[in-house]
This record gives sequence, C-alpha cells and structure tokens, in this order.
Amino acid sequence: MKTAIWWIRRDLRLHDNQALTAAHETARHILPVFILDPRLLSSPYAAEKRVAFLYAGLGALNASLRERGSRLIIRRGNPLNELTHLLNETGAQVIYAEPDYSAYARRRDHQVEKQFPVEWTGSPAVHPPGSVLKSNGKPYTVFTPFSRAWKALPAPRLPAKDQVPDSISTPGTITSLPLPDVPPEQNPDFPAGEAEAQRRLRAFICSDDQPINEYAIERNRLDYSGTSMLSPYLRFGMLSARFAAAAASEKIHSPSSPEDSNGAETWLNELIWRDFYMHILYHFPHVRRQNFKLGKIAWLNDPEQFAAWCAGRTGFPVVDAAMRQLVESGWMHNRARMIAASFLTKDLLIDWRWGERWFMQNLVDGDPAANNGGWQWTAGTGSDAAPYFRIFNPVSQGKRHDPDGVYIRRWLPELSRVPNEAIHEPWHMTTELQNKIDCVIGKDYPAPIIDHTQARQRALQVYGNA
DNA sequence: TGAAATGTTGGGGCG
DNA sequence: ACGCCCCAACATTTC
Repeated sequence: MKTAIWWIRRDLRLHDNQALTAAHETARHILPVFILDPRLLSSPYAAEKRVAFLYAGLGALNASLRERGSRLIIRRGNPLNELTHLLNETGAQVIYAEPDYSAYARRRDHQVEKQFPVEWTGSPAVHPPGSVLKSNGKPYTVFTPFSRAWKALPAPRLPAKDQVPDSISTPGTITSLPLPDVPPEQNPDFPAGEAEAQRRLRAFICSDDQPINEYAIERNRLDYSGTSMLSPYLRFGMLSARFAAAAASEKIHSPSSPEDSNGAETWLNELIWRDFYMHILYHFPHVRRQNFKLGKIAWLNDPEQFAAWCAGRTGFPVVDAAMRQLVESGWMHNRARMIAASFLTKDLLIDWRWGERWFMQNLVDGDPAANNGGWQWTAGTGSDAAPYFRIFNPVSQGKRHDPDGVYIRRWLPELSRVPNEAIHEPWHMTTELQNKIDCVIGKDYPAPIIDHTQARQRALQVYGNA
C-alpha cells in the first residue's frame, strides 16, 4: 500500500499510538491530518481554553513530526468533505484512526466509514467500550463489578521504547492550512504536548518523591498538589491512557516499598472510572440529555443563583474558590468539582445540565463522557451515582480538605486577611473584625446566597419526590 | 467519593 | 461505696 491518512482526533501523540503504528507498518507514505471541525469549535460546549490547548498541542505534534521528516496537515470544515478532498488529492487508499465515542463523533465516523476504507485501531480508553461486558453480554452499570471485570482483562503493557517510527514520509505537495494561532499565556499551568505529558507522568510515578505513593491520602487535599494533573493530556491523547495505566500497573506490581502500591491502586482506579464513563456514554448515549435514573426532579433553576455560582460569588468560600479556579485556570481539583456540583444541584436545585455545560465551557480537560459522568454522579441521577441524600456541607468539606484555607486564599484574594478560625464561614466574623481587615461581608465578599441547613432539607424533599 | 440525628457507652464529678 | 447525672466519644441509623 502506498499512502495512508492518519486521521488525528484525540490522539495528539506519537508514542503508543496504534493508528500511527498501523499506518506506518502498512503504508509507504503517511498523511497526518487534523481537521478543524466548526461544529465542534463553535458548539455551545466549546471552551476557549480547551481550544487553545488543542491548538498548542497541534503545534507540538507538528514539531515532533517535523523532526521525523513529516508534518501536520491542517484542514478546516466538515470532516467527510475534507477527507473526500484529501483522498482525491493524494490517492490515499486507507484512513487509520482511533475511535471516539460521543454521539456526534460516532455519527461522523459512521458517515466516513460508509464512504471510505477506515481502519479503527486503538482507543482513548484503556479498554475500549464493548470489551468489558457482563457474562450476559450487557454493559455494566455499577462501577465496582465493572472495575473487577476490567482488572481481569490482560493488563496493558508498556510498549517498547523504540516503537515510535524515527522517520515518517509525508509527500510535500499536499497543502495545509497554517497551524492555528495560539493565544499567548492562555494555559500557563498546562504546556501542551506529549513531551510535557511524559514528563508529568514520570514526575508523578518515578521521581524521587513519587507523589503517586501518597495519592490515596493526598488526592483529596485542595491545598496541596497531590493529584497528577494529567487530565488535559489524557483528554487529547497527548498521553496514551493505555500507557498511563501500564505505568500504574507496573508500580502496583513492583512498588519501591510494599505500602506504596496503595497510591498506585487508587490512581489506577481513577483511570478505570474514566473508562467506566466512556463505556456508559457509549452504551447509553442518551445520558448526555437525560437522567440515567430517577424521575423528573423539580429544579428551581434560578438564573441569578446560577450566575452567582458561575462567577464564584455564592458566599461559600470553598465553592467560590473552586469556581474561580475553573474560570481562571481552566482546571478544577476533583474534590472541588464534587463540592461545587453538589452545591449547584442539591443546595441551589439547579439542573445538572447547566453545570455540565458551564464546566465544558471552561475546562481544559472537558470531556463529554467524564464530565457527564461526574455531574450525573453528584446529582444522584447517574448509573451507580451518589445516593440523592448525600449532600455535601460546603463548610465541613472546606475544613476537612483545606484546613488552613490555603486553597481558598489562593483563589479568593479578598479573603486573604480572614483569620483561619473564620475562613470557611467568614459571615461569622464580627463587624469590627470585618472592618479591621477590610473584608466586609455583603460588600467585599458576598453573604451566603442560601442557608445550607434549609437548602439541605429542601433538597431532601424535592429529591424525595423524584 | 456525606452529614445529621439518634443511640450507646463509660469516665468523672458529686452528694 | 453507691447511684445519679452529665457529656464527650464513638457507633448506628436515617435522610
């Protein structure tokens, strides 16, 4: 075979890339193609920061392709049309691509495979949807048995180091749009590209301090970077999920000390949750629109309260810190995601879909499956969701996971002078103190927009009816 | 990967 | 020594 298209979608990497490997093994020439799809780039769920991260990732991928004598070909438009043009221009005989699982992606890919020969290979999941099923052939809807079956599959193994082809031949005649401009300083916390992803993975698992060993305990701390912060890289496949899982498995089976496997186990479990939600979205695509379970919930959907939540002005410090972290940095600690989501759906009784959309509009790592799964979990409407009566108390969550208010002060500078005793409930400060530290509640920082105790009772009532 | 309400236990103060 | 109360600490149940 002469020429193959490597259609890149959410696998912006050369390492452990099965589509690239398959193309390289069968074709003399490879066209690495990325199609900018206006349907996705201007969708109501698109996020400026995520698009910037994607563009920066395309730049990084292009750079490593150039080191191998190749380059990235950028097109813009409807993917079916663009692929038609490319196949006509180049005479390529086959397309290699990694599957994707959202409803839109599957419709798109189905159209393409009806017209052209496509070889689907690899997966953004560790174990692709369809590969983890109950003995009756049906998908799991409960996490624990899912994870048991997942772990019973052959463990993913680290691919050989020399697996990345050192030379990729790409015809020079094919035209490409220029690489999209990356707004400067857009994602300072997340430099794009697989080199950075690999560096972070190594720092997390292999470096001297090995944060993964403490992950079981420290992952819940908002004021301490105990998480891997790899989600954006996994989202765009700058890190292969299979590669990450293999690294975690290796750590579990040969830990530096026996108690160290605990952290790696816990982290692997999070990768399994990621797979679980991809499988759920694949088997039950309607979850993007509807509750997986529970009837209709009588949401209040107050637009002003929603705006306050989005802006981080609810008057509950840990919630507001989380929401400001999201908007300012494009990322939110997972514990904070649960706290913020519980507050929106339970305390404010606002439809989880509103929160889901806001997260998608702001998260660098925003992924339809994981984000939807997380929201339905917290709302109590998902498969294997938190029970409806599990309602987070924003004050006690703050005290437990940010005991000294470091996280709160990091994102809410107006509270920087509030003493530790009051940092989680600043409305308890005396007016004298408020004046003295120049942080008047209701002026410099909002008073709580609801009474949590009453809101909790109300949520139990409303959810009880559903 | 909750939190609040309710129940139980046991030590210590005290008459 | 004993019974009684209080209440913190822990356990269990409920939402």
